Amino acid sequence: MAQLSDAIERFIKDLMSEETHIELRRNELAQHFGCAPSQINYVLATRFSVDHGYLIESRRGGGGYVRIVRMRARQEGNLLDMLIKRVGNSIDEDTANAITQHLLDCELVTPNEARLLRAATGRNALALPVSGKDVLRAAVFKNMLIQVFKNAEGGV
Amino acid sequence: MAQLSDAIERFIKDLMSEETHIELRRNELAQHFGCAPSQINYVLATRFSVDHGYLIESRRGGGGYVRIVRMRARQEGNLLDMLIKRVGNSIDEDTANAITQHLLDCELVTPNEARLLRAATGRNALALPVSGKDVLRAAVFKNMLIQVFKNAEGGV
DNA sequence: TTTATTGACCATCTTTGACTATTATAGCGC
DNA sequence: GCGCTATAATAGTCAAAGATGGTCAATAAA
Repeated sequence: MAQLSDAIERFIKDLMSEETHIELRRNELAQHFGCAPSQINYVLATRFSVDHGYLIESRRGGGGYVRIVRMRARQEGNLLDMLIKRVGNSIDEDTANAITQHLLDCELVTPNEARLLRAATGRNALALPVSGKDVLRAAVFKNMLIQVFKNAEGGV
Repeated sequence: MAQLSDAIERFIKDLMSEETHIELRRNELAQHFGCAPSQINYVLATRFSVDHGYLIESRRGGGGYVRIVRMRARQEGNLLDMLIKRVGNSIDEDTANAITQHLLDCELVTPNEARLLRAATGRNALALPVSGKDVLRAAVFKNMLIQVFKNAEGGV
């Protein structure tokens, strides 16, 4: 049931558990998992995006590599500002979920709180014409983020 | 003679007798019972709804699944039923806040979680024509309540 | 009438492959 | 050795195919 993408994600996260960054060969990794090299890109794009708190750097050609960097946890006040900007006036569900996952990974929210964030911004909650959903999600999400960080700074 | 639906219901409940949640493949199960896959959805919708104390999560695509989660103890489950009914299809902000306060008083949510509930259902979050706000708030709030009552061990 | 069943069509997530882009290195002529 | 080019060694992109599950309305059964 654990499919390829999940296995590759796990593998990478295990490698990174003690490191702030790792370097790997895309083709080697693909061979290790017996899959197409572009599969690696898919995993990086869907599970190691900036919104997830990672940076990808790479280089082609001989001696090429893919480097995965865990972004340094910023000052929390700053993080809120950045997240609010990132959310902007409109945000899709995947991006919102990525941010929520990132907050969970950083232990800035509890698993229960993460569930609430997802519940309030998921497609089921927002029963609206598609065009309006992202805008509404942004508004709801921002309000929740502010509360998350208000708490972190000890307010009420 | 017991209906197909009843047989599927029993099958699932047997699987869950020892577990707080199970995961299954919709198509596999349908094949096992020799029925249309959508039959499974029918059974889930009519016998494993929130009213029945269950929660369904699923994922499409390769490695997809349907997860059935049993919600918390009956007493609290009843409270959820009542709350869901109370919320209905439309709820104003004051009423939603009163419910949140009640959950907080009962210690069914933490202060942080209460803040998230308010943040997601407050008038700031729901930037819509007044007529639609209450309806949307009901949808969002219900999704969040369900998460609050979800069995803590019930998966992601 | 109400409940159950099915099937056609839709939405989402994953995997692959063909084609493209970039970089290093080996050979070559000078 | 120097500069140029061809080739090999990487990685990236994107669209198509594959693998699931969801929805809804028509039909059948109770």
